[in-house]
Amino acid sequence: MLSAELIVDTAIRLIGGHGAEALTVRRLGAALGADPSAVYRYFHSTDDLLLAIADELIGRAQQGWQPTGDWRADLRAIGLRIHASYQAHPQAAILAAHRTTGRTHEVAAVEAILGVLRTAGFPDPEAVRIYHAFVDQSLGFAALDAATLALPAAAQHADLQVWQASYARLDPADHPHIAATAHLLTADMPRSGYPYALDLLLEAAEARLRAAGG
Amino acid sequence: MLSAELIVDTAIRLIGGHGAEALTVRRLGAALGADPSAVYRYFHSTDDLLLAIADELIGRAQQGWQPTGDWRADLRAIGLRIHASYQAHPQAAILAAHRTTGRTHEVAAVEAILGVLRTAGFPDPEAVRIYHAFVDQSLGFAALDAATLALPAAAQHADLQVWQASYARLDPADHPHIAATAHLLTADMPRSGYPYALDLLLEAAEARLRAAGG
DNA sequence: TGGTCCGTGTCAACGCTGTTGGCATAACCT
DNA sequence: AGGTTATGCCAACAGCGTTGACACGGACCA
Repeated sequence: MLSAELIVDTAIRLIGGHGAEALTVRRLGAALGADPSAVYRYFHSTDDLLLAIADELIGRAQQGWQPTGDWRADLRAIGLRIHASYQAHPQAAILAAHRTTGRTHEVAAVEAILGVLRTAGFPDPEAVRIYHAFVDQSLGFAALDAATLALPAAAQHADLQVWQASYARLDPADHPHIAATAHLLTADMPRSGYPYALDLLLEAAEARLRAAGG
Repeated sequence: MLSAELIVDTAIRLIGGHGAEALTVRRLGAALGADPSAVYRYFHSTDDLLLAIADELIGRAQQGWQPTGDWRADLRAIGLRIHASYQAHPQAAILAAHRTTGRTHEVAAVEAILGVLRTAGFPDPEAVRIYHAFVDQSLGFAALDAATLALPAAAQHADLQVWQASYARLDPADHPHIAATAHLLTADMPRSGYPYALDLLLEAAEARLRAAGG
């Protein structure tokens, strides 16, 4: 007996096991032990299925989260949770990170984030702008880092090697700034830039809240 | 007579003129007045072709940029240029945004950004961290917004409709914060959140520069 | 108990996709 | 003139999402 939940879980497992290109209706049907067309009894199209997968990932990120009352710590926790949830399923994140689902888990996340901002004292127009920047920053970094993780191991290694093999060996006369910071770049670039970028965003947001008289 | 340059230019024109889903080998062949398979005389695969397109776009993005001496204005201009050039060609952006190429145009951009930060007075470790956050945030938003533009027209329309059809009609009792800001959300979400997020990043960076005694 | 729905999964087919190997032709060099 | 090479065409392959007709089984009602 099939169900929407079983199909979504199977699809996520399929993507995680064999890469993003493994998600085809025919392969999904095979993994379910059913005819491929049976999927269309539960989802109008593969795009519909993709939105369900995206919402499931959002839901997993929010699981067990509780507000503490410290708006900056709360937003930081939500951001890192979203990022981590997508990092756990990189191939699925590539396909799903940029979709607006309008489904229950996404709605709950939007309500929570807006609640944190408005309770903190941000005026509504500012709260919406910061919400927008915050969410898209989280999803943007999630998709970017997920794409790196989803590369074939050889290509992923090659991308990192570029910093040591190419940037670290440039002529200081031609590229003085790169040459002066090459050792710092090779150490910093393999890590995700998201936590630092998130802190910058929250710091600027706090400055604006103070300026608004919060 | 075909050539790699002619094929790349035709492909870019095809993408820009007839929407996201227009770039198929058969349509490209038709636009060239040649058999689709002729493309494979010049590119190993469509992925190879798309990388060639991406490389062409990097060159176009950097064309004509000059530093003004105002570090914050310079970084803002670079960020907006990167974002805009990827937005102009979404399909290529999706594939290229997360790759480290180490080629000349990319190297020149890294040198320019690091130069702006170090000349402004940022200490090297801070300059590298801000460079990392700045670049990955730009590429992350570029990929995110490009992915939206690259959706089939129907899915793209559906993504926008969600804010009016779904979020604007939620019960205020269940989702008070969304209900209170629904009109602001429907106005703000269709736009890119990147310019605002960029300003927040630059604002926080300036605060850290002042704190460091710059 | 018998008849009728309806939910569920199967099956065959359509038109599309990227990609390949063989064949013709035209240009070039010796 | 003869041979080599580059270039484009043609037909075909396997795979894709999607659809409509069909078969089975349980649920409901007379």
